[in-house]
Amino acid sequence: MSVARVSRTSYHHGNLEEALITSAIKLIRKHGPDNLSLRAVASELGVSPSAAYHYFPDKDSLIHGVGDHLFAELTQMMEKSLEKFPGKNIKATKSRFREIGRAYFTWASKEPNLFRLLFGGFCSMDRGKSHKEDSSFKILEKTLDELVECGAMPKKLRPYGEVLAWTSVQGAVTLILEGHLPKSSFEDLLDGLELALGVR
Amino acid sequence: MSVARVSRTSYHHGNLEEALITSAIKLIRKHGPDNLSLRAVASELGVSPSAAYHYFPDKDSLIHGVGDHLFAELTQMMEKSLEKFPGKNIKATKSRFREIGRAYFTWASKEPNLFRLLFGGFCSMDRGKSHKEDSSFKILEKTLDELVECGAMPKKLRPYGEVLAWTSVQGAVTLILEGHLPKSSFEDLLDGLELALGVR
DNA sequence: CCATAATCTGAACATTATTCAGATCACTAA
DNA sequence: TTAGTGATCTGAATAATGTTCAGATTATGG
Repeated sequence: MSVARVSRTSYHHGNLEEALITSAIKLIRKHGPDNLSLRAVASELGVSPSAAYHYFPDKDSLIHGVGDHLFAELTQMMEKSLEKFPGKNIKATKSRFREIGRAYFTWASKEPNLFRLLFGGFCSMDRGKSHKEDSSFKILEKTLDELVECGAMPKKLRPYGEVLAWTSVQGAVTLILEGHLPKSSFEDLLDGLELALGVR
Repeated sequence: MSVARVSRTSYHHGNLEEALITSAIKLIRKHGPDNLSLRAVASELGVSPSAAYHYFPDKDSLIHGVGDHLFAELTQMMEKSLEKFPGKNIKATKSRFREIGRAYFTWASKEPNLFRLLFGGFCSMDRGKSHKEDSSFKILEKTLDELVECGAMPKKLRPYGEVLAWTSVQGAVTLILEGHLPKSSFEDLLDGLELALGVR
């Protein structure tokens, strides 16, 4: 795969570490995580292939860097999506619950290769760090609490809320992306999830 | 990566196509789907690298062959796991429902790299072929029908059963494999799934 | 302004996927 | 049995890749 070399004014790039990640994201988006080439990334930035090794010990490390960047971006995007439905009333709270899943699905649909990078075994999480610390998990927790608070969801079903909602949305996105379920299944899933969790 | 060459008696291998798949599975299991080397596969079989091109037009094609093989194996494994709980009574039927998910999870835990091959974007399904034709989907459908028949699950929740059960198990396995959820979450999920689907 | 450290280059090496001309073998027809 | 034909596999070649390292270039602090 040949990539056009980009010219550069100074010998030093200035912000190569960040540029490498940005460029890698661009190429992974286009060619998939398993087809990322370090040389192509360097070439895009008009930099020699070995320059990258000053910031990342190897290709895997760069990919992990990309993963961290994307996880943060994904969480931020989910937080922002909630702002569309402010308020403590039942309707708004239910909308927020749906919107979390939808935002996740929409992002993954637009960026299937980036989603694959995050969950296809290219960057596994550090063991020992609990998922409770995960910001996106906290968002879901909070929204479920609010559902119970405003009486839109029975307390009895609350304890299983996070895991059931999180896993089913994750699974639906995966299966739809890989062609095992039609896109239309996603709204069906949200319907079923609400019904099963007693959200009404 | 250097692999020991295996000797061969005859010039013709005899069953190279199948052997290539078997050998590829072995290496993917060990080194992950993104680290499969055609040359290593050939070397394992004591065959020249170019021999593979008589059966597969390229590496991707071999990987797809592996995927088909594994999907069939996975379905067969799930079917067999149901035989452990025969009978139409409530207890047996509920056990079968749980066992489908558990068998899936157990397989993925033992073979994380093979699971990643199947759902990490390495072999997407042919569009146009509906998931209804999928054998593993049919197994789940049948088991859910049996749950309703024996009165262990309300009819009202039945329509969402497949998608909810399938996606949540799929998602749980993915998230646990990539370190976003602890292993113990899986049994929690099954509990929650049963509670939410009204299985009792 | 100089010395030192940070940053980047260039050339090298081993490994990879892929191609293709030709060697080897199995099998059929005479 | 034997010649020939097509299937099967080899060997060598090419282009691309990750990675290393000695050295060139530049920024920076005294």
